[in-house]
Amino acid sequence: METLPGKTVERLSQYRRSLLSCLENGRDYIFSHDLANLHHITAVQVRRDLMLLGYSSVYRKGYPVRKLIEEIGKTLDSSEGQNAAVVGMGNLGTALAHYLSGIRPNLNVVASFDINPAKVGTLINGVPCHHVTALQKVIKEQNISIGIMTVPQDSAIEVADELGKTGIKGILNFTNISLNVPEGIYLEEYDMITSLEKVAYFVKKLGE
Amino acid sequence: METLPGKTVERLSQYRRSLLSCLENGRDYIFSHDLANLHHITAVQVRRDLMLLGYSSVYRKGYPVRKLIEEIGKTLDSSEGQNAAVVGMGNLGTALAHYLSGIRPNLNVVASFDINPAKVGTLINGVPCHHVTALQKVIKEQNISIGIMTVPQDSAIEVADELGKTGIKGILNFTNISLNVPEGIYLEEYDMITSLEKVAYFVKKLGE
DNA sequence: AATCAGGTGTGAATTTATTAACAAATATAG
DNA sequence: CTATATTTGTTAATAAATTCACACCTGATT
Ligand SMILES: NC(=O)c1ccc[n+]([C@@H]2O[C@H](COP(=O)([O-])OP(=O)(O)OC[C@H]3O[C@@H](n4cnc5c(N)ncnc54)[C@H](O)[C@@H]3O)[C@@H](O)[C@H]2O)c1
Ligand SMILES: NC(=O)c1ccc[n+]([C@@H]2O[C@H](COP(=O)([O-])OP(=O)(O)OC[C@H]3O[C@@H](n4cnc5c(N)ncnc54)[C@H](O)[C@@H]3O)[C@@H](O)[C@H]2O)c1
Repeated sequence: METLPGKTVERLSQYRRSLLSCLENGRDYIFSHDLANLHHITAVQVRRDLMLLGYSSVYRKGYPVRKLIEEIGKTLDSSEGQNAAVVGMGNLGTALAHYLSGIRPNLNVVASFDINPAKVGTLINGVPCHHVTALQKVIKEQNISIGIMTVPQDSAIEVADELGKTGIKGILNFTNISLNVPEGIYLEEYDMITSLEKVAYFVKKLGE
Repeated sequence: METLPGKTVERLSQYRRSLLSCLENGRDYIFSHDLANLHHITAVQVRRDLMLLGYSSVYRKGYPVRKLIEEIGKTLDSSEGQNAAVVGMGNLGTALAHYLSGIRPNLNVVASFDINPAKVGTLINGVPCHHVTALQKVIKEQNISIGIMTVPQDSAIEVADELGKTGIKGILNFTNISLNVPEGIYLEEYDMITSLEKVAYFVKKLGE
């Protein structure tokens, strides 16, 4: 299938999250406008996104939740499964390793890395922690394709370079500096300060 | 001034982050294309964003870093200062409280809330932790306009409702469920699973 | 002091994202 | 069975975001 726009991918991920919680609540069908309301968007937007999946619902009853989750999975998930590793098991890294573990059946956090001898060699929230010097080795051996960066900003560039050399395919960077990675690696960056400042800005504007 | 588009606000926040680190490195001037490279965007995008600030550089030497930081601050920051509170001092909340504290002179995390008696009444990473039952009181007293939500998802809706009643003006939601807030409150949501799944999707696509 | 090289600011064009509008489909009620 | 009320899928229209193209500015060079 064609590569979907990033925005659509984000929304599909969010739809799935909501759909999963619908299932838990025993809801079997959902209308596009209900899904839309859950995400503060329009029903047309939802339908358009689903259209890109090539999926059609049975009319009039809404979308069958279980089927739709499956359908989103076919598009978003890799059939062989994908492995991720967290680099930098500090406050954020530890929280993330815990949070992301087992969140999806075929997307797993299977390893982590740090330089702190107190952490290396231990299991943290169920994830084994290796020394960064083993980056190449572990990533190859465990077929890890995604790196999640939560190291201190001073080490960020250096660690990103090391990661780049391992043959990793994607990096999710939570470090507050913007990275440069070789061609062929997908880079996603997120800075919480930016989110906070954005809220602050619009709060300020609301009050004017 | 006109309200800027959210996208521009995000980039301005990121430019400032980079500019601050330029200053630390003793760099006094920066060209639009350098700033652009740091953020994987085009120089025109940078110039257009700065144009919206109404700011012009001295030609040919690039933008004066210090002046530009100041100028971005004039737009993004509130002159009276803004206070924020973290609700839910677990793994993520604690990490965030620490990370966000003192990051900007006039945007401070001044309080936090939890229900765990072991945490209530203590200082966590320098931030006093109150019981959620004191939400109304503390938010009013300390003039807190921004709430950062990091409670378990089961409590999210309930806590958001409580927050809504306090007269808070903005909510930054890290909970993995999408919230509904009353008119007049600015809501920003971020889900790390979405970011990870996005990376996973594009990694998968790269390999096809 | 005239020319050049390299940046900047911005209107116009383009691309991308969202919304409107509506035909087609089908459960339900009568 | 037919009419009605709803919801979907999709094309066309609109809006938002980004990039192009280029005039203009200024410090350096000859
Ligand atoms: N704490 C947060 O809530 C938060 C939020 C957003 C972004 N961040 C960013 O995440 C990063 C980490 O933040 P934190 O609060 O977890 O910091 P932290 O100091 O708690 O954790 C950093 C960890 O990285 C390890 N480390 C240091 N150098 C390393 C290296 N070269 N290779 C591997 N591991 C190394 C340290 O031993 C430590 O365990 C920072 O860049 C910060 O900007 C943090
Ligand atoms: N841990 C992560 O890295 C991470 C990442 C992204 C999103 N999240 C989201 O953040 C939230 C918290 O995650 P966590 O890992 O920090 O969980 P956690 O269990 O470590 O922390 C939750 C905290 O909230 C407190 N709490 C519970 N009910 C409360 C209430 N009604 N009012 C105030 N406080 C209450 C608990 O006592 C606890 O301290 C979850 O919704 C999760 O989806 C977590």
